[in-house]
Amino acid sequence: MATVPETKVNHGPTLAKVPIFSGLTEGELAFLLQRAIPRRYVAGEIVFGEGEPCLGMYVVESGHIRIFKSSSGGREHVLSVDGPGSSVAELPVFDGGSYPASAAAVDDATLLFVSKQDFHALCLAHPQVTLKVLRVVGARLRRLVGIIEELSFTTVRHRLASFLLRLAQKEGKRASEGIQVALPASNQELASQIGTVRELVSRNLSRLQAEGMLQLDGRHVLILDLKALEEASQASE
Amino acid sequence: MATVPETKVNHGPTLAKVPIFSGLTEGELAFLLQRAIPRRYVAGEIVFGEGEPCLGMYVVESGHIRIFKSSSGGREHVLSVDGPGSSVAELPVFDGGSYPASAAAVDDATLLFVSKQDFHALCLAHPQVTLKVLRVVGARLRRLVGIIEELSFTTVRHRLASFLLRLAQKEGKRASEGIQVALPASNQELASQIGTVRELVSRNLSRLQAEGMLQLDGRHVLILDLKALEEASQASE
DNA sequence: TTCCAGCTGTGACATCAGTCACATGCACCC
DNA sequence: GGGTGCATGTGACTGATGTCACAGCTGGAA
Repeated sequence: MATVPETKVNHGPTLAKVPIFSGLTEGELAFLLQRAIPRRYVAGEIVFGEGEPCLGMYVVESGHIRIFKSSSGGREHVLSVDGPGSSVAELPVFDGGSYPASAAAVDDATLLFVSKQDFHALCLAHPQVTLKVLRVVGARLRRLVGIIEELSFTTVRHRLASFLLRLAQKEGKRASEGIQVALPASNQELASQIGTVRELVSRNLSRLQAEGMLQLDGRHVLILDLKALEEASQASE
Repeated sequence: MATVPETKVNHGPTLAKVPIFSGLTEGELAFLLQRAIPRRYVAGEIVFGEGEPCLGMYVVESGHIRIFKSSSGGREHVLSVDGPGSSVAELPVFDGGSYPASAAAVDDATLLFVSKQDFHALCLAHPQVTLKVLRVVGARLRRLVGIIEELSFTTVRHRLASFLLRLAQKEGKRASEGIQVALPASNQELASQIGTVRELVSRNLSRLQAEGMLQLDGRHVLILDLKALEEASQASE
């Protein structure tokens, strides 16, 4: 219902900025644009579900998309959150299988849908596009391997500390102390991004605060002692 | 020292059987073969280490290769074990980064090394090869997502049961009971394949036997009650 | 305002995972 | 045969993880 196509907006600039399509000529972008279907999603809406046959890939135009696995018990583990300019599900398009995980809109979002057939045709016509896809996919694979590493070797405390550090890094390079970062909308969401449950997030945040590394303020965190946080994020042995 | 090139053997048949190179003409295979460097490894020898700059990809000709992550505390988590005909490290070749995990020979093994440059050239000249690489990589990504799912939602008991079921599946489709499967060389190795330590493998194997699902016999297991094992492999809720 | 829904913080608790220590068993080599 | 080295099996224990229950807070709707 909320996935009504809209035709009045110009989606060209979006496509040109997507890493895997950079380097295409005007004409090629136009070709792609003609076939890309814009779709709008409201916050929380499902884009596709794990196990569904893969019909095509998506490019994020605005908003953010959560890629996640869910357990039969209702828990979720977020694999990545992608913002404007990111491509989603480039990979399952190729191996013919179903989507390996589900995707949902975090906030209100607009995506461009490119069908499997069109994408294939584009890749065959432009080998460099395929190579770029491989580069993007490489980054994705690295992230997954990193998640596995964290899950099998570290504790919730470690993962929470690294998560905060990652936020701080994005936030800017103000060398010294006092970096302010914004947490995900809820502890539940944060928990599913680091592979645990909300109670442990709450407890560990409090503990880090008690240890003087940070200052909680609702959904914001002021990082007071970067060094200590870094230590806490490293596996003990 | 054990990585002495050998030139007397004909490696052509191997290359032709590798999924990502299937469909190439005789001439193209010959081109590739000329540039592929055979290398031999003894059991346990390291092929490449996590973090090293990626110089090229490998094709397994004989033996088996373990891809794994290791923690600072000495624990390891095996991401995959690849046998003859598999390609290894196809992905990091493309994104310019370092190897995301380490690789070592399980048994004595022969690999064909293809340099980054040669592989790139081949992909540019043959877009279908690139597409096949993407298919292979897709499978790899699915496996990684599966590992993450198991790690974050299930217990050691579940993972051990699924592991045994996977072995049983490979072993053959003899519908009824009494499937015999071979375990990895040591419980330590099995442990690092399902993300735990050897003691828990030992205990859980014993427990599954006590519950009548299987019969231990050194490094072999006779699966007595497939249904019960399947139940044990499913997340409880 | 009041009410309600959803989120947060926390204590109590059950279970799981991992470590340490040690005894046993097995193969291989001298 | 005896010793050495390596893998296994087990018990005891510690700490991490996750569940349940409940109380308090907040923001929005009626």
